[in-house]
Amino acid sequence: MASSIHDLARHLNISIGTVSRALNGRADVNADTRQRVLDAAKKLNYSPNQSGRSLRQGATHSIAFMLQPHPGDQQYGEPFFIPFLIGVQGRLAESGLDLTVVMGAPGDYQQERLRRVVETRRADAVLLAWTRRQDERIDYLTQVGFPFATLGRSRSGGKTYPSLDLDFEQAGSDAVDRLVARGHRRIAAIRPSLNLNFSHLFLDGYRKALKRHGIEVDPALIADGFINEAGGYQVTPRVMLAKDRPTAIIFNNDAMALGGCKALAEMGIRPGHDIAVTVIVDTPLCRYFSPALTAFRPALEPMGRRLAEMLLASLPAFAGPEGPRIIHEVWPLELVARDSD
Amino acid sequence: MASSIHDLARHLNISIGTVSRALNGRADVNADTRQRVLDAAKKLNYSPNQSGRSLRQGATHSIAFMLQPHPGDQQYGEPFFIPFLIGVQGRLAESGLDLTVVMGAPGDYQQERLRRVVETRRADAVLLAWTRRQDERIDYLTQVGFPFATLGRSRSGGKTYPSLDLDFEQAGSDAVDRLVARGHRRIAAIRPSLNLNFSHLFLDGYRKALKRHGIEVDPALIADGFINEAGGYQVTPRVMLAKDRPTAIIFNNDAMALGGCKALAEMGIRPGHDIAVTVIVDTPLCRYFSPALTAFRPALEPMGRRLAEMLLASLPAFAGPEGPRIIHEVWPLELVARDSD
DNA sequence: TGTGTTGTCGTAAACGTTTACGGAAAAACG
DNA sequence: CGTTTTTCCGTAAACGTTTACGACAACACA
Repeated sequence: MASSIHDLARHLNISIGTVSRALNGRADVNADTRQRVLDAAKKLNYSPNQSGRSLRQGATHSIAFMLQPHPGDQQYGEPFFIPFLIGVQGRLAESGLDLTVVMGAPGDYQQERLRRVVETRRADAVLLAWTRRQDERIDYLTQVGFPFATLGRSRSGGKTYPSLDLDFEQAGSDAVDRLVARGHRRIAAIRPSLNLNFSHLFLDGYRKALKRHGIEVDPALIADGFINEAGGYQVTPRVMLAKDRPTAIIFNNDAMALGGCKALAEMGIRPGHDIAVTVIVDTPLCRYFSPALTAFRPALEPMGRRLAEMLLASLPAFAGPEGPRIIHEVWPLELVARDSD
Repeated sequence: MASSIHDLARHLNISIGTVSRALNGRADVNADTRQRVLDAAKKLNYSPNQSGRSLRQGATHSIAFMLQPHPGDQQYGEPFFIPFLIGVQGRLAESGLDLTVVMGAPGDYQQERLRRVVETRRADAVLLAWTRRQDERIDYLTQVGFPFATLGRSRSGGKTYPSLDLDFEQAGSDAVDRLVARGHRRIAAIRPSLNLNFSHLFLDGYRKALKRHGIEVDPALIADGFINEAGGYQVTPRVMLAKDRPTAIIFNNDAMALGGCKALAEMGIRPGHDIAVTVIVDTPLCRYFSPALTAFRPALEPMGRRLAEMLLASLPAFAGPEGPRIIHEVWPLELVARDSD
């Protein structure tokens, strides 16, 4: 059915070794025969069998991205990841690598599926997202010595792997600064209840900024919830019922913001009028919500490209002449002022 | 580094053939040695090299899902697909198959990437979504004889592949029925401008229902736009400026509905008060929007399971004793009445 | 005891590549 | 013209599996 390198060789009456060398652009093959091989390959619609290549080379030429569900949640934060993955994919393609995203059912925090990818050697490296403070996936990968890079920082595994993160601390701080400058002093923060690292960073920035402005941090204005619409909906009333009602809310997640605004609407509180609403990671949702939500926007696609780049730079097979490098970067979020604050 | 079947054999002092047979549960191996092999496999943390297996068996044990971007759009309709893919993944795992979703940058309608998956034999079969009326991907796959199944129908390729679709025609019709029953006669329809099959089906249902009620179809009330928030935002004013202003709008997509509601808000028109809004495919967005949007909800995860099931049933290697079967199914959408109409 | 059957296992080929090695011919050099 | 170098190509092994085939022992049966 599909033509193999043997078919090409037979067709051209040369050896398979020569065919392979011609195809792979090696130097020791006559320019003429190389051309004939390439022509024949096109004519016979040849393309190399990945299993064969992988087996021989010990490399699959593909990078796995673990799409990470949260326990009890159907949410994967897709509006966030898709542009990011487009960037990753673009950069990988330039180096002849495929991106395959492996999915799991929610609930197992992916550990099992990660093992499976690693152990059956389905990918040459893996990309992790939504890192936690203590992240067992990172522990596992460093322990078995499997190459990886992360979107987001973690305390696990030391500084032995490339990582790219957004500056959630700065964003949290900037959000507070902006609200304070606009006269707010009662500012609530709503964030995911999971041990996600960015959630901690956000809260750190929030706290520090408040202190800087001489505003005491009121625990009644900080709430955790599921990282989805339901979570925001459920938790927002809690901060609104605080003794001294907040005049502003910062949501650490767009889905939570949507749910939260729903809750506010039911209480007759209008974002942009009766309360200021800021969300930390911008998505199309924020822009088209009414009122449009002021949000902090990441450069997702460039981030994807860059993290892929950084991952490659850490792999001996793809690193430049100076050898593999472990790079860490933290990218800023850009404020997009809209109508909700 | 990673242990191979040879390591196991050496460690147990038996041949690799026996080890392989033991691992694969074949009959002709002593129960005792089988147990020893399994124990050793666990102890040495053995798991088979996929490339080796694939090469020998001519099967990769993985199914590819093409995540299909739209030209000029970063939207993949993810909130829709993720639960669906969870279902697919769950069913495939039961048969020892992996699901890998392959992504492409927007703009090429995936034809190139599809070729790549097929030609390098990275998957045993592929799952297509967002089928078009004439779908070159389907043409290609049928032509080269690569197994696949589709979420959504198409006119391409005949009835030679399994397909599962939602009954968009019925939903379009039901939506109109409901609105007419509530006294509306000027009902607009907003749908994606691409040649997506479900978009045609929806409009068919919409048209037929109107005619059934003796209402003439007004082209000024039908608009196409990009299948994202921007598209809805851009196109909705168009139908609102029709001579005889519509009192209801049916959106064929949740993102378009969001953008459309934004446009309505800017015109001072409130869904649920000044206009009735219905959306055809329900997502969490619809539920948590204010007002909550009346929508038609698909059973995404069961659909995923079922389509995986149907794909497997069509593959000789996985079909039951009666041999491969090509199954077609159309599933209903369930009305979720909320506050927007 | 001879023959057939069954249970268990080893041998070796095969899947489609890549690549180290060596050899023959051509080219370059003295 | 002889020697060395270069250019090009074929040979064969290797990657980790699976599996057809045959071998051998144990056992059953006549």
